[in-house]
Amino acid sequence: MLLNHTAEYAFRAMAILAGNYDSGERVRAKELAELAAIPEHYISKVMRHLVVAGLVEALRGHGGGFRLTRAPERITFMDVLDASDWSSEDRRCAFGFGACNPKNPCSLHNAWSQLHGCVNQWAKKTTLAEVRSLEHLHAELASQAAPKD
Amino acid sequence: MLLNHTAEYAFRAMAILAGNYDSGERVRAKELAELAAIPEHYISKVMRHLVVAGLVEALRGHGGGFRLTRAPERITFMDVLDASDWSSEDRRCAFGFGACNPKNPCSLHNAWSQLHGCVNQWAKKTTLAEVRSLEHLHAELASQAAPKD
DNA sequence: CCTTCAACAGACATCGGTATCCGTTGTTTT
DNA sequence: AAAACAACGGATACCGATGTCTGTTGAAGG
Repeated sequence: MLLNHTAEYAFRAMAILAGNYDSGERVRAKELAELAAIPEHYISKVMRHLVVAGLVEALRGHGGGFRLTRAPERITFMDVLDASDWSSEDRRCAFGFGACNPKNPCSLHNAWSQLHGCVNQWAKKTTLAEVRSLEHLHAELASQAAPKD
Repeated sequence: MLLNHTAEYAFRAMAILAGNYDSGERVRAKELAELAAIPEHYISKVMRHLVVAGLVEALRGHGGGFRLTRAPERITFMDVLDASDWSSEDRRCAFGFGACNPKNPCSLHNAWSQLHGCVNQWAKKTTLAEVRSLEHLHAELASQAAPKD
């Protein structure tokens, strides 16, 4: 729950591309599928969304593949969610009431708003840069710690 | 996204039952389905989860129906989520890595933890009492405001 | 005791997200 | 120009969540 498969795949792919951003190299769909544990025949669908949304640049043919269009710092998780046809659906009432709004809320309105607010805040403030930094942390930890267990 | 249908139905039903708690009366599945906008033939599945989880008490036959087993203040949204076979799945790595943990995180681990933490915190601190209070607010607003638009 | 009511339980049917497949288009290399 | 490469795009298959239906069990009223 929380995120559907497609959205989760998108995040994984973006995480890989973010980690690869500095190199300037492109990553092929096949590699990406393997690295991000995405079904090989499904990844084209996932990537298409990201390309259309302008987050990822695609190039065909020899030396082709995918690459972020801008620095990881400038791509928020909200960008990725939006690309994966995620509707922030703040507007949709938990009860499906058309007339539900802050002035005339349904009984779940307040609690729902809090949840969405919390998730949206997270998605807006978190960028792919944080993902990258963790890759570094990962490497550091691996090298510094004795590979005991 | 965020919540699946079954979970959302569960919340709606609980909201109705919470609003009805003080009366001590039971609500029949059919009424509940109508009030909470749940498919009439699906609600039995939804309610069963809540009954098994001990949040709701069911009685068959004449005058039967559903009722909360305890005061709305003592039922958190997390209780409802757990009942709707929601796995808090803090443990599951975003990349599906078995070895992913705080000391050896995958590149999405930190961001993921933040999201789950935020959602879990919300679910734990929010109770059905807040739902009820809004019902009151709702009534107040309706009576106090001129029914202009 | 019999009838009625209403939750229970499980067998289906349906639908949409997920996954697979395959031919097409565009790019690079030779 | 031809061949190899890799993303694109749509058609189709699959599967689990959702929704429907029917009969059963248990409780209350007459």
